Amino acid sequence: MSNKNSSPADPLTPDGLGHVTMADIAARLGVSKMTVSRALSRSMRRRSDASEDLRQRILNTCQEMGYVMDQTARTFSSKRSGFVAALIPALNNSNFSDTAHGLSAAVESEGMQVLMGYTDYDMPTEEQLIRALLMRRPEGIVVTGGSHTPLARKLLESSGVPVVETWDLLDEPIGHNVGFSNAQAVSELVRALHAKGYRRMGFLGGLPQSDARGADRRRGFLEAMGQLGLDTTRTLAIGSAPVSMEAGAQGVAQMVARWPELDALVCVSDHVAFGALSECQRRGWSVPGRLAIAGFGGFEVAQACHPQITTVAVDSAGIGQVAGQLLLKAIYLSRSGQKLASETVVMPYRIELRGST
Amino acid sequence: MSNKNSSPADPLTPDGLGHVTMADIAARLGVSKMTVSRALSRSMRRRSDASEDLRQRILNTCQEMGYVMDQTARTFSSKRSGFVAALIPALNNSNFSDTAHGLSAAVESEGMQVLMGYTDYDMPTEEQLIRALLMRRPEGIVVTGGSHTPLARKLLESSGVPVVETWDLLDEPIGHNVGFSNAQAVSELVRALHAKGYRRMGFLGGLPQSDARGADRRRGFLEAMGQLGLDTTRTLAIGSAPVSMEAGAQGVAQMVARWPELDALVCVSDHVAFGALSECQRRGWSVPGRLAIAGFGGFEVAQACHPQITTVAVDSAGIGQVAGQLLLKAIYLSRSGQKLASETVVMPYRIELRGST
DNA sequence: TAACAATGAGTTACCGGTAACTCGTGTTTA
DNA sequence: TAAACACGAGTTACCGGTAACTCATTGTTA
Repeated sequence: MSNKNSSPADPLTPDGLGHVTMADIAARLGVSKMTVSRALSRSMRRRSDASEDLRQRILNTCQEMGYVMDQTARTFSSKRSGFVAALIPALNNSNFSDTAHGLSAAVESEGMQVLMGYTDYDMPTEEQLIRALLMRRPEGIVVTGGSHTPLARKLLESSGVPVVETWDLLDEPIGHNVGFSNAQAVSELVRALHAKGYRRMGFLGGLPQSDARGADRRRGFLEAMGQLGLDTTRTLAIGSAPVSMEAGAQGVAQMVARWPELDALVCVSDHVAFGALSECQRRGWSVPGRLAIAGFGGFEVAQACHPQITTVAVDSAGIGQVAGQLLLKAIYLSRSGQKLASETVVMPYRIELRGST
Repeated sequence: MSNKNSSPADPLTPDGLGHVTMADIAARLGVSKMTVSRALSRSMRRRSDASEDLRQRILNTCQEMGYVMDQTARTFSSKRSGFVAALIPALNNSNFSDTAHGLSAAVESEGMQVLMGYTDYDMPTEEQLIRALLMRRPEGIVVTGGSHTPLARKLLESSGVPVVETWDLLDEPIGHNVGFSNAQAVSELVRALHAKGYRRMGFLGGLPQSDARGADRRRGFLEAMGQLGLDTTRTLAIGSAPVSMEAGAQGVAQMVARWPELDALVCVSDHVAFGALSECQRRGWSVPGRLAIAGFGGFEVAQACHPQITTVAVDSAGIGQVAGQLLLKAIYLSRSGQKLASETVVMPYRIELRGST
């Protein structure tokens, strides 16, 4: 189609190469391309629009001819790609998938889509990804956390599109910020455990350089322990993010071997906590009798297991939703030439004391 | 930039609106746009290329001016979007995230990206998503399973790009097929349990209409039980996909109440099995003493818990990887005008007999 | 040494939409 | 009744790259 010598009555092209274009639709109906364009995207209130009768005929013809609009051309011409980019560390063993889901839901409600990239908890990878995603001219970007390579930060700053950093509360966000203080949350958790009588607590997490949020949680643990006048030496870093359940099992074994007096274990995530819990069960230890265990994240497994694991419940999906809404607001404002001032949304979390402590 | 009256020495535009274009780079160096284009994408062996010296100067200038190539324009002009579309039911509680990861890794190794869409286990949603994704002119499409609305199937068939259906083995695939027989896998699992002496087995899954693969697994259970001459009445459908751990706990409670003689429970997924296991632990029942439990999927939780759960280990990431490689092969072939004949790749699975049985 | 291929670089046309303007017609307003 | 206006539809130009062609220069081969 859109080819001088194709038969004019050609119904639809199954070859998939010669796509039907607006010009074909227009030619078939004897109207102009522009009219077809207007009929198909009456969204924005324009000065001019196709009549309802003609619009119907155009829609029918599109259906008949199997027309699929070329978003690429539309984006190219209108400077609106219709999607936002999202960078998350990984999909597995993490609540980031919930955040991704929340974000998708939020932006899809307005007809936009999400182009996702996985950084694997690696900053250079993130930088590369940012570069690759920016080339596709997203209308907004969501990144996880506030640690980026200098160049990545510069790319985001000069991208010209709204940026949301999530899952952390940042001192100097690039644009918007949706998150909570991981350190403070763990601090509160430690205080809650202290109130229950635990004193010889330890922290089990991953290597700090691999996971900024994990490092923050560790910091919160140390701060709270220090303020409570308790011994802060019982910490172990095992494996890099995302720390597996298996690592949790190994970690707890190492820690009780080294600090037999340990009475409560705070873990960087519910997955690690579950691994630790299972290891205790394997050894026939009572939880929380012999050792109390707490996690972080409010994962399904922490609620489903027995005993249920004390955790910090986080609204992962909410983070994505709010980030998406923020982006949409910023995008709509920018379309009318305005700019949304940087917003920081502090997300709630909740200490869930359960059977494991 | 790319604006007659912008100052010629303008280093980089932080306003984000007037992006630097190839024309700006070319003008700065006194060469043609085309030369810049060639210098930046020497990938395909072309008849002509920029000299190494000039290439370096162009790259430097791009860096200096903060040039970010417009993929939209490139795609529009070259008809190569540089990404593949992937449709998966959901990210949570599923191995689809591993498949997504494997697919990403495979196609990213060749500089392509994945545009993901989530169907929420809903076929009309899938159809809409296919339509939306096709508008972005992907170079390939990966879908989960072989159940689609008639229109969705037609859209895929006439899309003109290679299609891979995953996670199932299909009689009439649209294009390529990477998967395994869910029914056969569960069948083998049932036989393995039978060999261990279990006879009064039951199946716990979700509502069949919500999950084709879950329905296949149930079918496999029924077939094997029938062939073994065993009672096939003990099946329960609870909740819609993805079935939660909590539903697993409730399900096992209902089943033992109804069929107290139940000696082994086959679950549609490891998550359901884990929920069932935890419920047994809550009741102080020995597993497998009082009731044996098996799952499906080879999830981390099934290996980390105590006792470990017997399962069917599936190479989820491998499915994505193979699908990606298949797509890449098809894409490269189609660039040289050829077409890859439909391939079916049968993925392996393994019955993992563990402590829970 | 003439014919020839390989190489580096410029030129032109175009991909498929949309913005912004224009124009004619029918309807409302002063 | 003339001027002002709303509305439907056409025209033109352009977005930022790449394909395909052209051409001059250099190196190669018979």
